[in-house]
Amino acid sequence: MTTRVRFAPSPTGYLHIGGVRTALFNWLWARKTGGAFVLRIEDTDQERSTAESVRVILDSLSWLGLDWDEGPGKGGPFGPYTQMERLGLYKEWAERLVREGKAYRCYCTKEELEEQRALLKARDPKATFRYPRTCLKRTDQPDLPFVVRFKSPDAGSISYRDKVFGLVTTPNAAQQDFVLLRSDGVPLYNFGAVVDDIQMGITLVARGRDHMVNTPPQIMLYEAFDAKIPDFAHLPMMLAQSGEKLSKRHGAVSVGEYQAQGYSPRAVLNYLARFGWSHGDQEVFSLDELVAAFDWEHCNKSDGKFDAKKFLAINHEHLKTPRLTGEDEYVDRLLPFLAARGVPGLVRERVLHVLPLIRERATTFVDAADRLDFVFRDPPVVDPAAAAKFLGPASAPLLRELIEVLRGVELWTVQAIEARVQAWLEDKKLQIKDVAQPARVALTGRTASPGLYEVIEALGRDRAIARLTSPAASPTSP
RNA sequence: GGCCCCAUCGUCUAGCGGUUAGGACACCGGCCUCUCACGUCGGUAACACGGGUUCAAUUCCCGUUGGGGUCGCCA
Repeated sequence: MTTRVRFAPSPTGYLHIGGVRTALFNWLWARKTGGAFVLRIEDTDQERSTAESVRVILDSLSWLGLDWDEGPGKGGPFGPYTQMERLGLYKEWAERLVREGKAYRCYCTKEELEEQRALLKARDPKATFRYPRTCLKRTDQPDLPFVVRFKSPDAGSISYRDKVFGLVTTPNAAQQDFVLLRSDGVPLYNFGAVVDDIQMGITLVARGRDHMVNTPPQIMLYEAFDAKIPDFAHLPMMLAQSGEKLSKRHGAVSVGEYQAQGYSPRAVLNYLARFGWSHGDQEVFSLDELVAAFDWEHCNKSDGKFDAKKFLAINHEHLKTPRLTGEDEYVDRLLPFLAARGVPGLVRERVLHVLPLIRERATTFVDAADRLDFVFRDPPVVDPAAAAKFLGPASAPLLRELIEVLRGVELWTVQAIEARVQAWLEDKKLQIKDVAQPARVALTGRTASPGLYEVIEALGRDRAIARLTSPAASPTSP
């Protein structure tokens, strides 16, 4: 049987980084096994679901490269892939359970139950409210709104062999007669997910550990439908450094934010893959390597804490390694960031030419754009503190001489420039460190930049000389 | 509180009875050096605790402690 896995987000906001990991592990498994990766939108919470959020999720997954074989915008043999478009199916399947005596109609109102719950909580705050089965023995069928409840067993237990946690056993007494269908006919999570997973032929359900508690009732449903129970794999939680659930107040948690911060999609996947899974000592992976190496055996059971520094380091690694990010792709991704900061005169060829200057330095595309800004912006943005420190009167004569040296360079290459400058320094009994910082500030506006000769070459003779000219002519007085 | 789950450096992790407990990020030094990086060399740093099992436990079992998940007509 071929593998069929799914990612089933609810469109109630941005795509959370933890959700991406769930999607990734499913995707990796599908790609590794040659199976199908199904995307299903679980929008049955009409209060919170939005079309905008669906769009964001689709965009984010596309950006990441987690392409789905079946799902929204793609279709497939088991569609539609949006739950609110499948209501007829849930109703039909719920009715079947009622007919078979495995579920029943419950006419208790939400308000009544909330009152009972509140009453219990008032008496014992830690007590667990369980539906008292008021409607279980009811034989009449009043013309009132009703929900459909599952008749869960009182005795026995459910066991399943989790792909990462091993054998998990839960007593059935822990379950209550949970609701399958709301009074408006919209399914609740456990029911909708199981009906869809059965109908869509899902063979393995991989999701966050926070869903582990849903597995026993879901297995009961598979049994009630006499359906084949899929494999389950639960992934440990991603927590904030504080140990709390990772949320907005711990920094960026949506993929969109990392995209905006200039992360490489594959670096995001790389970091996420190594969170809760390992492959010996290997830290850096291409997508192909990930697909080839991924397995459930090396998934970890314990929760982890998100480490923004390591994430950045992984991104840096991806940006500076040609094997992981090709030159063309780098420029494609970088260009929008340069444009966004209003860098003038952007020409793809020129960006390509100066890319080596910052390739090993930039940790994100935003950082890369910042480091390359001076190349394109004439005059460059000058840091006043840097100018005050290095462009004093003492440096003016040196810069004037440097201009002359540059005029004398014949072939405009890094090597030729360096050779001429070195010869001049030797002749004048000077050292490069005597001129490097003043020249750097004049050329780039900053005290930190790529190598001096590379910078000069990249600017071109005319622009380099122009930038050296004004501080050489009118030095700022101390 | 009930039910479920977890436990190796600060963090992500390797380890699947016998290791000087390894790697990565972070941190601290040295080297390289025109700045910033990169690179490189080295350093600090972990098996939660208590019982078993065993010739031998980080590794297997039990308990304690600690942490997390979940108890909705949310997903």
